[in-house]
Amino acid sequence: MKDVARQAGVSTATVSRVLNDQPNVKLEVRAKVLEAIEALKYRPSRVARRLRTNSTHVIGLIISDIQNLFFTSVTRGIEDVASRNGYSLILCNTDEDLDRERVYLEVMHDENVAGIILASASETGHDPELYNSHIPIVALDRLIKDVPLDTVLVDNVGGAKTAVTHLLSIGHRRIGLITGQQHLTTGRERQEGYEQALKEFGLAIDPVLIRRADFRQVAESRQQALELLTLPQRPTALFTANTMNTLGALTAIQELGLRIPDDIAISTFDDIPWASLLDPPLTAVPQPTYALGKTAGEMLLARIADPDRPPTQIRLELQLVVRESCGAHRRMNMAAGASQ
Amino acid sequence: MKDVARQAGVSTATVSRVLNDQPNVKLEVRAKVLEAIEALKYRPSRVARRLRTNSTHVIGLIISDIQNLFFTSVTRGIEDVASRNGYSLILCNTDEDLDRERVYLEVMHDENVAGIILASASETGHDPELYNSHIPIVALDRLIKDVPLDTVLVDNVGGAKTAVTHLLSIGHRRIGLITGQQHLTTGRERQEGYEQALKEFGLAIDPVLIRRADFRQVAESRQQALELLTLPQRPTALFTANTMNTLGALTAIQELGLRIPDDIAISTFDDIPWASLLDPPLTAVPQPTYALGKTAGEMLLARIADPDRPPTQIRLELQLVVRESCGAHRRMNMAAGASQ
DNA sequence: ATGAAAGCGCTAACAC
DNA sequence: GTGTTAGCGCTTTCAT
Repeated sequence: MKDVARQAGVSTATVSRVLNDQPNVKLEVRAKVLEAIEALKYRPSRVARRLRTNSTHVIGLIISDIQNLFFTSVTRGIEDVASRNGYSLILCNTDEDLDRERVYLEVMHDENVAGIILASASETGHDPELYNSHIPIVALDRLIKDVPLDTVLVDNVGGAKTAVTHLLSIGHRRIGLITGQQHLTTGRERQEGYEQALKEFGLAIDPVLIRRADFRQVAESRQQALELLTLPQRPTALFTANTMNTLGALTAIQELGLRIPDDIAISTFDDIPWASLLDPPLTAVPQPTYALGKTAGEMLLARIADPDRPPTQIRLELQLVVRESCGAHRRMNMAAGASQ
Repeated sequence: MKDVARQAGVSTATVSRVLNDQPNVKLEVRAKVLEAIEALKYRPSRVARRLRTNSTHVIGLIISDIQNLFFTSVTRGIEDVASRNGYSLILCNTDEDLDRERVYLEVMHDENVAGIILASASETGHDPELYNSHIPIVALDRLIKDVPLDTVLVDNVGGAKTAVTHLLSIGHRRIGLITGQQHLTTGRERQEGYEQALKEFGLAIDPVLIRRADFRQVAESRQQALELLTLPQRPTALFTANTMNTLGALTAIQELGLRIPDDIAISTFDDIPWASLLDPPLTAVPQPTYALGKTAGEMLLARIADPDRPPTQIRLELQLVVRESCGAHRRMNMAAGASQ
């Protein structure tokens, strides 16, 4: 920067003004500075700038499973908003580990990022002080209790209820559930939706039919599905609460040689990728992942711009997608099918 | 930091020494400083530290498609190496756009990261000077020509050759190819492997059978597959060069009502997720994604530790996985099948 | 409209 | 062993 100033015959202060598009720089001086910058291939240091101004354009993103298409798709949404507004992303993967999450939150703080988007590994969260730094935090996909944060979620209860109601409406009365961790909003609320749907049909909740399998673990989900499907009184339908739960269930169904939908119906939360390749295709409640990310990004930018606005919570609505198999598919041999 | 120094009754220099685990600090002084740090909940600023020391523990990762399971799995490998060594990751997604890539390279430079791992959007790369900064760069999965960088790749030619040879060895003589962008090492080399395999069997290369579809685009791949499969002289087998190419091909096969492997055989580079759910399961040459990431991460750390070591290139070997359908699967209706 | 100078939070010579 | 001090590259008063 000094070099640029010397080359242009001005002070570093003027160079800084040009860099930051401030007024009060004569047009010809500005041109001269620009020229010098060009000639010297000068690039300002973001680090120095960040030190001086307390934070520049970096957003920290803390997610719990980078191999989950749900989160990468969300990330894509955030990234687009970020890069469109001149922000870069620091991505961290906690692997659902609360300790790693805490470390990353501290790192983000030490990096002095402009803001954080956090898909927390637990609703319980950490000491409140960790959230009370001057750095804005948006909670993504999962609530954090007792802390008034901006939050963007999907309507887990409603979505699950819709999917289960669909199974009920086509006649199923004994429906198994495979859902994820109870300390996650997603795992808990999707079970809540399942239960609400059953209650509305006047059915009792049978604890035997309610199974839990880590949202990351296909193998665990498979195991739970195997148990459900070998019950003396086998359920006639399954509702699975995320993609891994679904894949595990499909694997189990396959291993047991059951046919969909004749032997067992299935509907799922959180679409499985390339579901259309299946025949009959899977009935699912897909999540608006990209929109989730976009919303979270925009919320964070809004809060950065105005730290004093009241905390907002947004819940995105979900829709059931009932996929019908069409004639062309009929000759194909497919892996799994819809509930109908 | 000043506060800590005051509280502990020492100078900031001593605090710094304690922070950096330097010798020459009396045990009791160290204890006092640690205590003050604790009491004040002091955390050192990574930004200031980075400014002062020219780079701290941050690695920039620039990938071309964050929604591609290949890259997230690689990322996972890098992340593990990074976090185990106290590094954090800045992740950027170029969407195969060379301009975005350039911007991100500059941002990484401005952020003064310790090193960069780059899956470039083109073999041609940028002006050499962009690579000649003092910041180490490791090229990942894709070569960058005319620049002597550390590079970690897979054996694309060998892998493709193996997959195609498998098709040839079970009798196929008319094999269609769907591969990706020619300016990517991966797209080009996998075609090379296809051609080598044919030549070894004394077969001519038929340009009509060689198709290209962007590695990100299932739709494009489907289109190319449709054209291949409706050729007057239809190929009896397909070799697809990555997951999206494969999914497109499977969609086309499904739409045309063809059966695998009776009507059309298929073998693929780059496994498709949950291939085992398919019956007959897909024969594929999966990539050691996690190992790729781990290797890239380790290479970068090695170079950071010793900037003067000569550039290394590592190519990971690949193996064909021929999946057999087993009895239990037979009753399932499945989406797609193996080549055999 | 521009320059001089202070300082963001830290590290590293150098002095004692 | 520990303190003093200069400065990393930038922004931002405060003069002029």
